[in-house]
Amino acid sequence: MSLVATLVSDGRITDPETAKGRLLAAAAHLFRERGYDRTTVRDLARAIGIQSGSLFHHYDTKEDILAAVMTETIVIGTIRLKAATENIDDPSKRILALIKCELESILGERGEAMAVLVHEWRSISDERRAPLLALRAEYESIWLDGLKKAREAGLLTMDEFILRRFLTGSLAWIVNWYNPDGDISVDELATYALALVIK
Amino acid sequence: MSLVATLVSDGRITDPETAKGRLLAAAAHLFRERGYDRTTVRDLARAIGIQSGSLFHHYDTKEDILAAVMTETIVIGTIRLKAATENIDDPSKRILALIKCELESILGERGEAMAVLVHEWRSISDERRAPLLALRAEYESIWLDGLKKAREAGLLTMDEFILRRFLTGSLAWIVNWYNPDGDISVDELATYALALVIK
Amino acid sequence: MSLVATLVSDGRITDPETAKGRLLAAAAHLFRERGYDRTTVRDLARAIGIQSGSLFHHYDTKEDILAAVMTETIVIGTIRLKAATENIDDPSKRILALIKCELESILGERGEAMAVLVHEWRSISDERRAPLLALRAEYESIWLDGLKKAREAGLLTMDEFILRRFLTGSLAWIVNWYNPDGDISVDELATYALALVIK
Amino acid sequence: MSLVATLVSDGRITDPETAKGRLLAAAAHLFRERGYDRTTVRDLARAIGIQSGSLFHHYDTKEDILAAVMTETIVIGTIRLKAATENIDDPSKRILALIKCELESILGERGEAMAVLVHEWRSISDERRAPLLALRAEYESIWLDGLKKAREAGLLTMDEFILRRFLTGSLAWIVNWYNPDGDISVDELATYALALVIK
DNA sequence: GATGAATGAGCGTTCATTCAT
DNA sequence: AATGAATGAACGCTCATTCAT
Repeated sequence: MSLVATLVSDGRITDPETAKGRLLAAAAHLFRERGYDRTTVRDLARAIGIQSGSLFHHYDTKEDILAAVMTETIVIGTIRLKAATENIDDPSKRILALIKCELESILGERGEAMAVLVHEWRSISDERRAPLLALRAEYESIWLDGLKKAREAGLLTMDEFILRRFLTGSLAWIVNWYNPDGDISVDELATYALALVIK
Repeated sequence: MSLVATLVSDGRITDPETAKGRLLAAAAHLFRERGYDRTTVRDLARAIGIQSGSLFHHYDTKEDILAAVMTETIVIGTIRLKAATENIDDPSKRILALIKCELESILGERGEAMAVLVHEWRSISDERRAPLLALRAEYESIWLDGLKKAREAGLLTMDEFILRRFLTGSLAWIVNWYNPDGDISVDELATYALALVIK
Repeated sequence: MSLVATLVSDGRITDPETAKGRLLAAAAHLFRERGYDRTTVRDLARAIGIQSGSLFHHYDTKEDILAAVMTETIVIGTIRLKAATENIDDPSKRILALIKCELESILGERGEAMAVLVHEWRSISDERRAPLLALRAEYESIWLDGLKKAREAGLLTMDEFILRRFLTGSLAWIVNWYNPDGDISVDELATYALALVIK
Repeated sequence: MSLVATLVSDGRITDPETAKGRLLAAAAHLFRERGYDRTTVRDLARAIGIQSGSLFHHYDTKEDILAAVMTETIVIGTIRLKAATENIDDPSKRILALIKCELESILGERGEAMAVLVHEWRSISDERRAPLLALRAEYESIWLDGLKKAREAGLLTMDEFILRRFLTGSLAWIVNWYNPDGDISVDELATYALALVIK
């Protein structure tokens, strides 16, 4: 059973084949493409072939949809990050695995949701921010752990918190310039990014 | 005469003491704080103490205000970048100067406008994008020139286009985590950033 | 089944008993009374007891409402003109029938819409003008045919295009002075108008 | 001294060479072209090369400008009508003179103002209507007198009030279809119009 | 007289949300 | 679940008018 299938059957994420799941995918796409504010509930409804009023049988508010997109994105990303690093002990290879995993999150099938997570933070109300931050902290702890081990192994000297933040920025910015059909492969991109981290 | 004062008297940027100039500062602040879409023309007007209708005496549309914020930000940034690097021949010192200059743009008095420039690109219509891109290209060429010289001097090996993009992301992301009142000074931050670039 | 009822069930005009139909009647009344420009969408909404925003559930723009009023007016007028003349062979009687029919359009239940058609032509954008002109040409061709037959029968000598235009003006102007409760009946009015045409 | 010059020196109309006079001419043009409501005071000001605020040194309100255009149009029209008919005793020739004079008003140099007079009646507030109606009545009395004499001479049978109204409509409508550069001369048009009146 | 910044009410339109069916 | 008519507050923007300079 695939990772997503497992998460679906655990009830941790929405089945992408249900109306609700298709809505989240469409929302990730539209929120990414034109922004949360410029995406109307009518756009969302049209994208999955229902009337705008019917959306509210699935989610109470438009913001709930954004929160769901964000939550599921972090949940999946975290699980993937764990899975991708749990059997890698070599610190350098582990950083590379973390980078590749984050690139996959950003550029892969669910990359749009990841971009939404980064860009639409401001559109989330204060009350809903806390649980998302908690999920994000869990995700970040995997990164920080990997960087710490690399520092302890002498692979890098910079404070890992600062380094992680530099890296977060570099990687998140990639969506603004990287062309998947261009000359640079994702693996090369990962190698370049690793070179930022490790001397 | 200060740099800004010179640009004002050249007519290249708006005098920050006029109503128009105060509007641009308020717009940078509000667009940064709550986003372009969530900032209403009534918010902008209230911020400088006029009625919403009076706004349109200064700018024809809300988008014109955004475009003006962006344009002036790049113009000032470019002038600053040129001034900060023109007498520095040592490649490493030059990169440091570029980094410090960009940090000043991001964290200094006009930092909000810089964040708007990065975040609200999507809110600019296609027609208005071209002139902004031209200005941006001029800014970037100063960076790329500095990085190229550093590469030729053997200070770095990575393709300078890719490196600049990584750096753009890292530096732009700083506004999301850096606390000017915290333990890290801007100069330290610059040193850390330089360590990303130079082996 | 009445003429209007037939057209409604054919989908050629809007059922006057639905919200949309009542809106068109109210629009004809208000556009006639105070002009298209001076009639606000809030006026239109109030006239049929809904909120202004709800108007846009039925029509996309205010101009669409004007175009619908005009279109339906010409459609009904044309059908009536055809029905009123199809069995009349005598040229003189035919002209009288045309006049009576146009007077009915101008002074009858849908007279307000007819006045709007005449007065608000300038308020229709260029793109929407063409289909209305096509409908109008169909209406006019019935008139010109009747006048041509009368000319061929020696009842009149003037070029029928010019005569029709004189008559159009005379009849359209009637709304500005005729008092239905006054001394002159509509039939007398028609007789007077016929005297303009036929020697 | 020309008719207009005389009226100017009498203070009955505004000198067309002053700013005020040029404003009235521009207003007639713009009100005719796009309608009173769609013409802004900024349009009017731009047309004579001043700022919109400066308009209000000449007229207190926009409606005052419309009223002035209308008033001067009737005043000039009435004087012209009197001048054109005073030495003509033959009833038929007199009707033709009246028609030609009205056509000159509609199609000539000041025709735009005449069209405004006809079309923008609705834009004049109730209070201002009375003096305009009085002026109009004076104009109409010249017409009715001419028609009455023609009826008494046996040239026509129709009630002259009704006939005049038919004719008003026919002549006013001409602006909507007549092409001054086309095949029909104004004199021919007058002859055709006369044929409507006189059997 | 003229300017031009400012007013403030009002405009057409949008849109998340509700709810009877 | 879904519809679609309706809501109502808010939006960007317009414009006749005012007034200090």
